[in-house]
Amino acid sequence: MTDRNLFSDAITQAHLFSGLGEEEVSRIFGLGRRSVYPSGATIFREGDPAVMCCLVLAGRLKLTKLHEEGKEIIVRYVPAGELAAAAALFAEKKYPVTAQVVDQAEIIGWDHETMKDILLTHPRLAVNMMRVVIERLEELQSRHLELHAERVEQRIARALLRIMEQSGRKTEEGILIDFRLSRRELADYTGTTLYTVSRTLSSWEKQGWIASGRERIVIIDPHALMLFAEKD
Amino acid sequence: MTDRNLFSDAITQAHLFSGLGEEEVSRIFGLGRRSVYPSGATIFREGDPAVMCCLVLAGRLKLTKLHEEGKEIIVRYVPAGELAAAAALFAEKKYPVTAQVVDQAEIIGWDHETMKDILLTHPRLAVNMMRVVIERLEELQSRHLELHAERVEQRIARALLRIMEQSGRKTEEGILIDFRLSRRELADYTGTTLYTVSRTLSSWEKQGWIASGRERIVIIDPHALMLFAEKD
DNA sequence: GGTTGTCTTTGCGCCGGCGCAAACAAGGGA
DNA sequence: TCCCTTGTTTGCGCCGGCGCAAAGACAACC
Repeated sequence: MTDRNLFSDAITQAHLFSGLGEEEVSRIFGLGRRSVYPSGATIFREGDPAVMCCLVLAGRLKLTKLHEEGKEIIVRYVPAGELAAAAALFAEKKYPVTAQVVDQAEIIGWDHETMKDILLTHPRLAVNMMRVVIERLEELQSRHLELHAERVEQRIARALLRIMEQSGRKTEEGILIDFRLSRRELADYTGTTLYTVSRTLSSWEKQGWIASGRERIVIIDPHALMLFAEKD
Repeated sequence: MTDRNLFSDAITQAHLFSGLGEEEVSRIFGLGRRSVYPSGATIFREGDPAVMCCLVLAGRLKLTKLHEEGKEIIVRYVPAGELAAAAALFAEKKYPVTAQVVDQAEIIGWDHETMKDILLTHPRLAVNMMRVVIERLEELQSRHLELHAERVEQRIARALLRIMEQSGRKTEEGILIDFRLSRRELADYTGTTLYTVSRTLSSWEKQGWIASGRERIVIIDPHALMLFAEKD
C-alpha cells in the first residue's frame, strides 16, 4: 500500500469524497500535484490569479485577507482534510485570500482545467464540494452575526472554543491548542486588538480558566468559557 | 410562447444557467413549483428543516439571521435571478436564515430530491451553482473584513452604494433605491444602530449627497459617497 | 378628518474598547 | 553566552458609537 492510498483512506471518509470509490479517489489524486511546504510558507497570495484548488493532506493553513494599510483579518484556519481556494475553479478569478502554512503542510493542488473536468465527470464530487462550500458560508454567516451582536470578550471565548475543537490536544494540564497562536493572531481572528486579547486572557488566567505562554494557550476549563460565551 | 419561456429568456442569461440549452432550462423549471408571494410574506424561517431551494424570478427577498434576544442582522438582499437557500440541497439541513419578501415576489422552488437529481444529471449546472455560492462566500468575506476594519459611517456608505448598484433606479432627483428601506434595516445590514444611521444620513443630507424620507433614500452624489467610503 | 401606530430625528450622558508608550519575557542565532 | 528580535503585559487617556427619552413627521385606516 503506497502512502497515496494511506492518505486516501483518511481523506475518503471525509464529506468531500463520500460516495466515491477508493480507486476513483486515487485516480483523482493522481491528477493533482502534491507538495510539502515548510511552516511559514505562503502558498498563494490574495489578488494573484487563482490557478490551483488545494486540498490540505497534512498540517494546517491560515487564510488571511488584507484591508488597505495593513489591517488584516484571519478568515479561517484550514485543517488537514479540507479544501482551500475553491474559487480557483474558475479561470478568470483571483485568490480572495492569502494562504500561509502554520504547521508544516502537505498539499495537493489541481489547476482549473483539471478540476473542472473532474467535476463534470464526477457530479457526485461536485455535489459534495458544494456542500463543503455551503457549510463554509454558513459558518461565516454565524461569525458575522457574532461580530455584530456580541461583546469582544464573548467573541474571543467563542474563537478559543472553536479553535480548541478543531486543534485541541489533551494534556495533563488541560486542552492545549497545538499550534503557535499569538495574541495578535487571535485578535485578527476575532476582530479586535492584541491589547484587548492580552487583557482578556490575563483575566481568564487569573480565574484559572486557561493557562498561557508565548504563542501558546491551554484551556483548563472549557465549560466556564462556554458559559461565559453564552451569557447575556 | 408561454410566460415560462419568457422568464427563462431572462434567467438563462444569468450565470446560473450559462451553457445550458433553453429547452433544458425549461425542463428544469418544469420540475419546480412556482408561486407568488405578497410583500412581507415569510418564505421560510431560520431553523426550520430546509425543504426547498428557491430561485427568485421576480421581486426581492431579504435574508435575516437572529441572535439571542431580538438582535438581528440582514445577511443579504436577493434580487430577481438569484438563488436563495442553496443549503436546502442537503436533506438533513436547516435553513440558516429567514427569508422575507420585500417586493412582491415570484419564486420557483425545488425540493432536495429533485434538485439533487437535477444536479447529478446536469453537472454543468452543478458547477455554475458552485460558482454562485463561491461568489456569495467572497462577498461575505469582504463584508466581514469591512466590519472589522472600517468605521461605522464608512460601512453605511458602502452599504448604500452596494444596494444602489443592485436596486437603484435613475430619477431626475438622483438614484432612487426602489424598495422600502428603513433606518432600522440599514442598521441591521451594516451592524450598527438605527440612531447612528439616522444621524449619519441626516449629515449627508445636509451636505447634499443624498435625499431621504420615510423608508426612502435617493442618492444624489454617489461619487462623494464613494470617496467617503474609501478615505482613510 | 381625526386617530393611531410606526418611523425618524436629535439631545445627552456614558462606557467599552482602542492604541500609544514603556517595561518585561522568551527564544534563536552567532 | 550575550544580544537582538519578536511577543506580551499593563497603565492611562481618549473618543466613537450606543441607547434612552422625548418630540416631531408621515402613512394608513377607520
